Amino acid sequence: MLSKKTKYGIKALTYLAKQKDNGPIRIATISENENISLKFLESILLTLRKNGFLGSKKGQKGGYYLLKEPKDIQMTEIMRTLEGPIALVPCVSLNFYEKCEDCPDEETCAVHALMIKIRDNTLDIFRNTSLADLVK
Amino acid sequence: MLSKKTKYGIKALTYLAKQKDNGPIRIATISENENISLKFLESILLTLRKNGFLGSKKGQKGGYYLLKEPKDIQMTEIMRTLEGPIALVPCVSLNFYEKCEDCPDEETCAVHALMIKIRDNTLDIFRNTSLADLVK
DNA sequence: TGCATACCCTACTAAATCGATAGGACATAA
DNA sequence: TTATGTCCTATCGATTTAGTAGGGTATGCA
Repeated sequence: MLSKKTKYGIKALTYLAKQKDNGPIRIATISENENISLKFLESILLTLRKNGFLGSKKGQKGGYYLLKEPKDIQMTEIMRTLEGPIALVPCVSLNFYEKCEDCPDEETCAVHALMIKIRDNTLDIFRNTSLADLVK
Repeated sequence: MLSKKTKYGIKALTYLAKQKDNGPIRIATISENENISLKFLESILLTLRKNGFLGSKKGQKGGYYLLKEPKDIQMTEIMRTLEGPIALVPCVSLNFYEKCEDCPDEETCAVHALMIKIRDNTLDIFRNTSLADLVK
């Protein structure tokens, strides 16, 4: 299950993508339009900024804005930043790999092989979806 | 991310599938062979029995056994029983649907459409994978 | 009959994660 | 200089996770 953090983050990014020619957008504006708790959203936008998705401007007329074109922002990047691993088990994760303690041999693990399939399929979708696709 | 409960449950089921002609298998045997905490495994097998996957026999020579042929047990059933929804958000779940509070209209929600894609792809794999496939 | 074995079942718990909230510091436009 | 934003750390209640404890009950065997 996707965390609210990720869900809200994606919604905020699509909102910013739609408004990308209108200068910085205030957190409060996004919060009101997308029905997201203001302070929670604040922390989400902060991590998106720290990870290179957003720029910000303080003070009056301040707010957040996208640093890249929506079409150049892949869903894989967003997911990994907000949600973490895309894989369902750490032992098949490309970016967050961890060995299973209970598993003596990954090659013969039935779960392992199945989860690689799921991962590759999901990855394929995320790789071929950009923020621009979500706005449509 | 898959819970350990689900992961262990799948491993236990595949173990039982491999041993399906050897009569009831003790929890302890599975626990030792698959490196799963005995008491935790016990509770998992209990829910698998209550949901119609396993039969059991008490006392000496007792243990658990599959009630159906491995080829007739779909991954979708296992996942829904142990993990719950297959979808990443409740608003696209077929069996565990819930409306999003923040979303005025599902049709125009960018996250919604994407998550349906992911769900259908994952579902397709789980539907076309049986316990027998995992044993191979 | 008695006993060891194995599942049955409820309750509890430590730790982690989630979804926020609080509140002050700092920067900027007017 | 002041109102309006973001910045950032700290905290918190609720829920979930991954077990653990411990007694109850049925069964096979000597």
